[in-house]
Amino acid sequence: MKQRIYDSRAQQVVDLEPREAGRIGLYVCGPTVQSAPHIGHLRSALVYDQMRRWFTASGHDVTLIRNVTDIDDKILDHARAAQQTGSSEQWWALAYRVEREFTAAYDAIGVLPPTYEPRATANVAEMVALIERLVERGHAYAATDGSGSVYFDTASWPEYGTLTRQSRDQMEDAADSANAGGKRNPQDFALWKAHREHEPVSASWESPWGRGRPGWHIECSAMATRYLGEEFDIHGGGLDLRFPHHENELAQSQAAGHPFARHWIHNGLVNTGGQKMSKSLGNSLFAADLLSAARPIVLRYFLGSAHYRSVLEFSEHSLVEAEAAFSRIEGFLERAEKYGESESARHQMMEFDTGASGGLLPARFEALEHLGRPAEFDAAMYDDFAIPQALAVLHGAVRAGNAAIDADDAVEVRVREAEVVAMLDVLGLDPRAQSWEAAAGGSAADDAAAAALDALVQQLSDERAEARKNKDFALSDAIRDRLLVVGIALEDTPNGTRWSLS
RNA sequence: GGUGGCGUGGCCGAGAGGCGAGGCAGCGGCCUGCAAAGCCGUAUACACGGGUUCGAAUCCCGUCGCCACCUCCA
Repeated sequence: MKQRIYDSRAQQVVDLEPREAGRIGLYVCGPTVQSAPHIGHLRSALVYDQMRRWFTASGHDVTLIRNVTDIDDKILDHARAAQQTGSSEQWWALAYRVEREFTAAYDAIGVLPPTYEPRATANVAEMVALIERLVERGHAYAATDGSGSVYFDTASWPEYGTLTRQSRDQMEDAADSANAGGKRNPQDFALWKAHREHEPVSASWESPWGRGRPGWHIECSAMATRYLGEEFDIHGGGLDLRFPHHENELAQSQAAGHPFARHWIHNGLVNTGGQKMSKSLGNSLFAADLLSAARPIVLRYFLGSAHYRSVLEFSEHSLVEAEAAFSRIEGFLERAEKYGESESARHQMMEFDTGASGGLLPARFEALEHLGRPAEFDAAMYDDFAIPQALAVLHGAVRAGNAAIDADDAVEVRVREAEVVAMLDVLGLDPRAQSWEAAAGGSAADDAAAAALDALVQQLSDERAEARKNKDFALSDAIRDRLLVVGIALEDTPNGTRWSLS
């Protein structure tokens, strides 16, 4: 089956045609590390993590590059503002500190590290080379006021605006047109920004045009080309980056003679109260707050549950609902595991488990010969990463699995359990995966405490079992209620009583 | 002024001409000593008005409402 993907430039779903069969080069715009990560950053990183995991699962060798913008106006502004109120933190220290916050947040929700994570400050030489090339080819010029800045000459590139279908003469002027001198046209954008007196010297590099620092867009052109080549498969980023960032990237890369990205993709933003979440609106949802409001795996489930191109609406109920939905999946895995240990299940599976060394298995075991993802799940993923539909398949398998447990059908349970685990694995949502267990923070002391608690609850549970056996329901219910008050729930199942923190 | 998107049942959220995705919440039932969990069942849903069609949530035209981008943005 061919991978279908919505190409934002073509504005339609197209066949993904990798440059090289079986390999995919994916460049994603990472964050500007100026302040704490928020829900939008998490969603964006997660979307590309899901794609990367799917590409890998569907047999591709993926190179995922996600940059870190660690030099920019905002970083310098924030550091300077903090210094004025007594901070000694330099801009580069601030950027690195925030970068680590991002990494921690990504790790928390199971976003795998990209293949490589280049920093802008480590690629200035490549950017300067690219700018020189643009100047040589007549698509960039040094500022006419002699400041030492360099601009891209949009008038020299007739295709400027094709990514977002805009014409230059209809565009509003660049915000910095008023105070950025020496531009030929207001739409021209900075490739290189001359060093200014009030900025630290450490935030500037030597260049043919004097000391300065790179403009925002040039870094992605330089880094994508350095790590993925002059032409690569997919370029992604947040929908709000389409213009100007990606438009400018495309223009400067192609004007430099590079084919650049074959496909452009953009993930939807996160709204709250029907509005885009953003710092200027004061409705920011920070990663740290979300992670303290929900289990990381539940946050991942929530953020990944809508289609990547849709607006994702966040409300105070979102995480509660996600917890309920995801618990259902986890609950099935737990039930299936317990059921698998039951006498009936073991008996049913004995013939299969003891070997079938003769090669001739009864027909009822046939389904066990090819465990894995349902075809409908894969079909959904091939169709522009239709995760909501993939999740419907997942929930269907959970329901069928639960029904099989109720029907005491051990073969069907094992088939469904394998399906669920295989699908969760692709989605990065397998609760038994080591990454989540590690994130849950299992120190030796915690393990000991858990063991002690288990022993205590087990004693009470045994007392209750005794009371139930004697039909002393007043006592048995009292024991259950007392435990519930301290947050421990008891559930009676055909295979005994289970307890969990509620 | 330009560009793009959205409006689906109480809520979230898919679908894109023909059997009502899925989840959460609700209701009824099964199971259970009672619960919980699970299972089964359960809804005059597609902003409005026209049109095309045997058939429209889906295509076309119009209207209303909402959102995003137009050089800080994930």
